[in-house]
Amino acid sequence: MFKEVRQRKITQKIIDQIRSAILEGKLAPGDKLPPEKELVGQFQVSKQTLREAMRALEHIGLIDVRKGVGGGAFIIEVDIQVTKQSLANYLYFKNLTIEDLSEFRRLMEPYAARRAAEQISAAELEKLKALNDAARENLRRRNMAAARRDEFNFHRFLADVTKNPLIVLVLDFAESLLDDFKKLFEPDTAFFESVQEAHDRIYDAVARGDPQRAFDEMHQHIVQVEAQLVKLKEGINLKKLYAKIN
Amino acid sequence: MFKEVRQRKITQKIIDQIRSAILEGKLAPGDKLPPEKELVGQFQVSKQTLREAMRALEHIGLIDVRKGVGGGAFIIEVDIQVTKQSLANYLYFKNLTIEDLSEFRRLMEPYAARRAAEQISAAELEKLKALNDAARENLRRRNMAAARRDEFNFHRFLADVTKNPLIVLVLDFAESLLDDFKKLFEPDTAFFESVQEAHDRIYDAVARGDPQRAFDEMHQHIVQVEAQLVKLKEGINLKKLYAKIN
DNA sequence: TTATTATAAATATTAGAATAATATGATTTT
DNA sequence: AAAATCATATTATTCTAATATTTATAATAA
Repeated sequence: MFKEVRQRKITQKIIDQIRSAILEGKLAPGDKLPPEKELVGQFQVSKQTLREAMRALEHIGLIDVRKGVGGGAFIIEVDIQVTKQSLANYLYFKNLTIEDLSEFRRLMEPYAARRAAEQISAAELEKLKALNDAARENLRRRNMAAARRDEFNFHRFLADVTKNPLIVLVLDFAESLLDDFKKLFEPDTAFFESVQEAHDRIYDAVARGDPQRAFDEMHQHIVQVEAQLVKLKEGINLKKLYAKIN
Repeated sequence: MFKEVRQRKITQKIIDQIRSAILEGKLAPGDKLPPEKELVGQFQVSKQTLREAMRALEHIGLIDVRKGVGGGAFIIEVDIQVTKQSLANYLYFKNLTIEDLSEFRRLMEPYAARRAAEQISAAELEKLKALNDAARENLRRRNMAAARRDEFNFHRFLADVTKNPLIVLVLDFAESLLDDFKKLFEPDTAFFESVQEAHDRIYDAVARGDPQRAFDEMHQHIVQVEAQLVKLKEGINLKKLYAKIN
């Protein structure tokens, strides 16, 4: 019935003011906030209090603070890494399983592949081919770390093609988790080879502009990867992965 | 080729240590960190530095700091609200459109509805019915704020039924944005009535255990809502919404 | 029993000084 | 002239010390 009246901390009020200024467009990436000394004067708070606010804003991802001449607090676009870490922090407590992750991928990725087959540009297709070729080459050289990264980028690039920032974000996150899982449990070479074959088939479907096949190949790919990963480490939840995500 | 050697700030090192301790399970929700004075001693840093770290951790959502006797810094589960705000901060700079949001919903929600029709429990179905009945009643009374909230909860609850934390999170986020959009542009009563009819059909399909119909009804519902919202405010991007999300 | 007051335990806030890093301009060396 | 070095001003970073505020609980009074 009534609103709580507990007074907010000064730090919080400063953070809110600056965040609002950004979200309302009054501050944009590249803009520099006044130096500490002035901010202390403008907000009429102590240095400690101000610095707590700035530090929080920095970790929220909205500002970048640099020392020295020409330094200061600069408004920046929130980095995807910061956002993914936030998602990881949240999901850590939710006991996400590899099956949950895979279910999510089954929802998103075949769709992304279909859209790519429908609408990918010539330049984008070239880039996709380059990514897939690089993966094959790294696999041939048994450079597993590089191959893993290439696989990640292959999926990630298909998401980019949708041009939908929300899809890009969550798919990037899902792929990151999967990548961390692989890093931790190190599937054998056969696994990576079957992935490469699947990627080749997906690429082929996209290149030929066959949406249905792209969709189906991707779906099958994800189901297969899930089966292999589950076999690798049955029923595990992903908790221990989160510590690795930086 | 080389790693950067710029030394990390002390604040950051403290944050990393505590976050790692949490993600490695050494600290769990409910645990209390030692008081400031002691932490200052343990980390061998000044109070200012320590407080910056604690403030950042608080905004990351990993601790809750309370004053007074029995107060201190408590480890907590990251709240979904914190996570959604982080998503909002990120997407603010990406110019997400209502079409992007709707595309995402088309991907997720029909699937959630289908799964609900397949596996919803008797107790859950009862709850879903209660939610939908409440919405209808609030709409009849022309209590639009309540009706909006009920609609949100209807979708949100279908997500819950999947028991997939990742699906729950992103769907909650998408619905929140949509809700904010409605709050801002205030669709007319006819809109809410058509939503209610769609929800009734979806509920019916779920209650009868008809997955395909649940899927189709939900899909049609989302497409229809998108069309009406786009008409309401053509081509708008969602930037101005983010400031509203707390 | 209820309301008030006192007390102790924490964080919150302030103030000021010392330290460290950084970009830039000045100077020296090659 | 070019490159390397040095000096300097600027700015954030860290530290020390003290006061203020909030909160839960215990003690007291009505």
